[in-house]
Amino acid sequence: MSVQEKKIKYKEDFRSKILAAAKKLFVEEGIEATSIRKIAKVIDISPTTIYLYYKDKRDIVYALHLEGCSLLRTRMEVLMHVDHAFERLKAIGKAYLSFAVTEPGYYELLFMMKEPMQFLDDHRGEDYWEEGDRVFEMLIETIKDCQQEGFFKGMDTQTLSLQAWSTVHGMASLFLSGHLKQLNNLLFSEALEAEFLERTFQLYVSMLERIK
Amino acid sequence: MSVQEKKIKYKEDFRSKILAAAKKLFVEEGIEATSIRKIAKVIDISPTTIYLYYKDKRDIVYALHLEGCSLLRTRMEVLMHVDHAFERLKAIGKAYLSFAVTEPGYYELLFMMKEPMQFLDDHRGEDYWEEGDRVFEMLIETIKDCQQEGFFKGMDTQTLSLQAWSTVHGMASLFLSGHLKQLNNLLFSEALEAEFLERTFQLYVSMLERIK
DNA sequence: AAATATACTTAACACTGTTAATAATTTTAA
DNA sequence: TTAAAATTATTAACAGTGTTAAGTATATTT
Repeated sequence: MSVQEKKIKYKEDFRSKILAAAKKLFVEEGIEATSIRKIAKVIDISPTTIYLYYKDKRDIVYALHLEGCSLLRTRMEVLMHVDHAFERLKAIGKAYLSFAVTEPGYYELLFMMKEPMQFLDDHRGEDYWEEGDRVFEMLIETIKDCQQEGFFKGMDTQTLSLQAWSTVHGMASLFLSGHLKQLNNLLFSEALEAEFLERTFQLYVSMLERIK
Repeated sequence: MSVQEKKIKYKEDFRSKILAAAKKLFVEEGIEATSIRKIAKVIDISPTTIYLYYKDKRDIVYALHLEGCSLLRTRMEVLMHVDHAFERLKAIGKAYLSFAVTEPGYYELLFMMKEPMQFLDDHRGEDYWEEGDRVFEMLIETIKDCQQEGFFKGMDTQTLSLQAWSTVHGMASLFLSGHLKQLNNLLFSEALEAEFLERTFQLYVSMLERIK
């Protein structure tokens, strides 16, 4: 390994070190509480050093966004082996909601925050939402397969994909933002939020089944 | 009017003055760019004076949240006079999405931000999400009426209401967060975001019609 | 060994929300 | 009417934020 290669590798190490520290902080203390200065303190460097490896804070946030994306994609990819398309669709929906519940920080980073999308807007052309698109493509493919199995006849595949995503995202985001909790006063109070998620998802599945 | 009454009125005036300034700022420059100091500058007072009328920033944010709530409620209430229940349901959905598009700042304040819900959490007991519940109740009532017209047989009213809300909220929030925009690369690029909203909504309506 | 480039740090700027201390004003009581 | 008390608003300050410019070591190249 040449000296130059070593330098590049070291630089990459530093980048991932910063990213790891940022991830640790935002998972443990939330995304709001994660500051450049705190990240620097974790790995014991000066706050300004971070700017040698990341352009600005949004750059770090976007890097974490990508990490979360590939984590979700990994979870989704294993489900693509489910033979029966409609079963696969259900599994994808469940996994998506499960991701939101078990990885709330990542979910916010992926689908609720504006910053990562704005970052992409600013870097339009050179970069696009590849990771996100890949996940969405799996949904499109699955719904296409469902249609070949006889489901959703005469419906536009992409529009239905968007509709399905909207539904589960709506559930997940209302849950994470705390709005579902506040509705507990209105709805019968015995049920927990997680049950609401489950019930609403099941109802949606039964709706999809009916329009076979 | 007694002296004391005058004082109370003056105090209320001041509160609404601060609120108006906050609203003006967050509508024009976005919610992120609205700081206590900027609000103070608009009405030409010291930043600390604001703390004499509002406990903290979240208090102001919550006050704006309530304003937005009642604005949405007003828009919804006029639709309650639509006779045919399913037509009313469609009208509510359209109005909801239209609210998100025409009042993005308010929509974020109402359904995307955590702060107002956290504020309610902290003031649990004394206060609850009355304004929000009222809007949701209209949806529940409408779906109940739909069921009496023969729609959605055998489905739980509240769960279906939550499902419907999730769907339109999912669409609205993905639109406002900029995620829909990024998908344009994947989906055919001619269509605009607003068209996607419209198409997805129409598809959802047709789904609901099918499960009559 | 001197010049140059790299890596990192300190100091500083312009912000943020918020509190304590202080000054000005108005209201109440003697 | 005047002195005391309460109200109202202000300035100064604290602790934090993202970020940039200037300075300082260290390492590399000439």
